[in-house]
Amino acid sequence: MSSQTSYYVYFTYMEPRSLKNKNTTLDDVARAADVSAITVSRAIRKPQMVSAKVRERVLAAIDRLGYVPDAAASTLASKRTDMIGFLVPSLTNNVFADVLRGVYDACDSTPYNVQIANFRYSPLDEERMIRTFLRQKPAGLIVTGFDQTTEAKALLEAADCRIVQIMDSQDDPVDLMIGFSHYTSAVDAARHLIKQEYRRPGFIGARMDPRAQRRLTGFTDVMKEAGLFDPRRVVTTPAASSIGMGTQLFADLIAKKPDTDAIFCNNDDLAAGVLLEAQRRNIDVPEQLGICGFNDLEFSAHFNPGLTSVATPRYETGHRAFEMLQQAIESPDDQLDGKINLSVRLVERGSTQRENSSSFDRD
Amino acid sequence: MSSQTSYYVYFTYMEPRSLKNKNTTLDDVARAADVSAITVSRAIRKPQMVSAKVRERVLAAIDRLGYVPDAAASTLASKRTDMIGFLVPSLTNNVFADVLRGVYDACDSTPYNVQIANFRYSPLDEERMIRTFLRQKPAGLIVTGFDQTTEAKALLEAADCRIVQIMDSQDDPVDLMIGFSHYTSAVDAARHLIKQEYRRPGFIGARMDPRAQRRLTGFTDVMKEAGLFDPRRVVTTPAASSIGMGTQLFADLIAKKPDTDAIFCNNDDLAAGVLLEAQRRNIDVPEQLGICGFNDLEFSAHFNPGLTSVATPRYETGHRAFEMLQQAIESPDDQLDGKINLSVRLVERGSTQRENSSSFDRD
DNA sequence: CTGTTAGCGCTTTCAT
DNA sequence: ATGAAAGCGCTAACAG
Repeated sequence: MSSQTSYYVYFTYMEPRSLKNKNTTLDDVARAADVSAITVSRAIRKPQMVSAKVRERVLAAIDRLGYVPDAAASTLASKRTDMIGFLVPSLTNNVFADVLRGVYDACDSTPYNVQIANFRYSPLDEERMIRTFLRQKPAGLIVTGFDQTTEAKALLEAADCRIVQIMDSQDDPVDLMIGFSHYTSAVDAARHLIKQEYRRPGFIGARMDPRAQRRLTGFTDVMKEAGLFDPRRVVTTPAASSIGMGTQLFADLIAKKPDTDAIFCNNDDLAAGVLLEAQRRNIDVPEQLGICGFNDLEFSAHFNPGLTSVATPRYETGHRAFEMLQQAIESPDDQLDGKINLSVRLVERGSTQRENSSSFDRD
Repeated sequence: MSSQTSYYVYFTYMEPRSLKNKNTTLDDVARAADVSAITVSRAIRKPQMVSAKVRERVLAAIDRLGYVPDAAASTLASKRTDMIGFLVPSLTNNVFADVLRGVYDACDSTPYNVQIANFRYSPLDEERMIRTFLRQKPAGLIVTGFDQTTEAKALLEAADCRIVQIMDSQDDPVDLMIGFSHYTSAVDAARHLIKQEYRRPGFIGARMDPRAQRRLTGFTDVMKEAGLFDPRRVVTTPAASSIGMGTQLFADLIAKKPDTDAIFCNNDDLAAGVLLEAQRRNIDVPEQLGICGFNDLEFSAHFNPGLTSVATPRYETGHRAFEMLQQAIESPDDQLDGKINLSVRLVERGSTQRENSSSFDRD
């Protein structure tokens, strides 16, 4: 016996998954449900236009065949998508995570779909990603700030969709805008330090993007006006912000100017780093050293002492940005306040709350 | 002249932008450059296939007309995109931000394009977003974990693209996998606490997603085995993790079981909250209370004392996930280790480093 | 190196 | 309420 032949040998050859599923199309479903393609299309997109009976049959067929509509074909035919593109410079800090929460919350219960692209503070990547989004014919775009490349700006200007610029403030947005002034924010913080009788204030900043730069300018202007500006008390780095970077920049600053008595930190991560390092060095905060951060992240309230910071309306920005966009898309003829300036709020906490501020003389 | 800063509210009526730009097509460019459409297409996608002279003419025309290729038409015609979809449950904590950095870094210098979708720990949203991605014919998908809805799993199984599941470990991934065991991680942490002679350890956790749940199981199993398990020392909440939530859960735990002498925190945010609250209450860490976190985020090393934590390979996971995906897409026939188990590392710091651990008796 | 032809899978428009 | 026809703008395949 045993003229055994190969047909008992099973090779469990796993075919590449990319060959699976020879694309079920609308036509396949139509045939299976014994209707025309357009009816299937309607059953999906406009159920009320189709009789209950047919709809049911179609839906069953869709299920049975595992049909997944082809977005490209749909977009090509209809010239529209439900996609909102959101360009962020970073996802590593919680700043944009909060904005994003606002966007998502507003997007819930709408037919839109948010897609995020992270350009990591690289204007060139940003430009590329704007291109990528635009090629997809988004319903709208949310972009961060006003500091795109010339090319990118031209793309946005020419774009065939509504655009909202967020997280900064300027006179002539491409289209819509919601944000706040970084300059003014820093002015508030700087004045607060002066009011607390700090007389040798410094500034530390990492990842000095254009908005951070404007904050530095705000700080500098106030200090100059008060005759308290010393450029050697300004320490920045192009590297990314982090708590560790805060301790480092603080060490640098103190090494150069040991008598520095207050620091405006470009963000709360740095401020936290300064606080922790100050504690390690037994420097009394706020008596010997005042610390002010920026953004008022969740953790800032929980340190001992709490970190004074400038609270930025991140969630609100995201939420309202989406709402503006939606309104602009759906009712382009309605009057719409397309330029919104939110206000920031200085949150004073222990890190700048001197017991007896007048006991410290200037120089 | 010198009016102080005051906020103007600008009501500026803007004409709808959606009517701009009556779509320049490949044909328009072709006509302008006096070549055929396919030549324009090639000049863009495969420049070396076109003579320098023609290429130049075409590129000039593209520039002049402000032509933007239509992704939908391209996708429909070629049946492919360069898009990698990445589904994350959250962007609020730095965990996925780190993974994302890895993905982006690996994606640089490839022709691919990463798109993120945040399903905010909602399996239903996740399912919807998987659908959205799939409709776009992505080149590949990166999904978080194994705990999708049945429907979503079926979609992934049937998907016509390569898929890599990350951040967890299991025997039968849909396709590719790279992650680590949450159970084992927690076992390591729990054993460490016992080794440090903590005898009344508790657990706090927020947002108990399936992976967090597995960590709790790991902790529980070890403690039971050591005869140290007390369910009343386990406090969890479905709410989101944060430092503030850490202080709160700690307060709850201590209220119920004041003699708790160590806490395994479900993540570093909670651990930081516990530490700060302990300091506020003048509880000595690590002598009276040991604290162990999870993830080893950047800030954990910088506290005083530093936070003991379980370092998870987030960046590496993202980086290698992308690489696996790319290899699987581009060389589906090559042998490829499609199931990678990364190891975690317990980082012992001051928060569990007792001076003299044996001086503390059990009960 | 460049062009011609024929769709990709869907939706729009116009009938019925 | 359902269907037929005609593309949307691009690229693959095959010439030349």
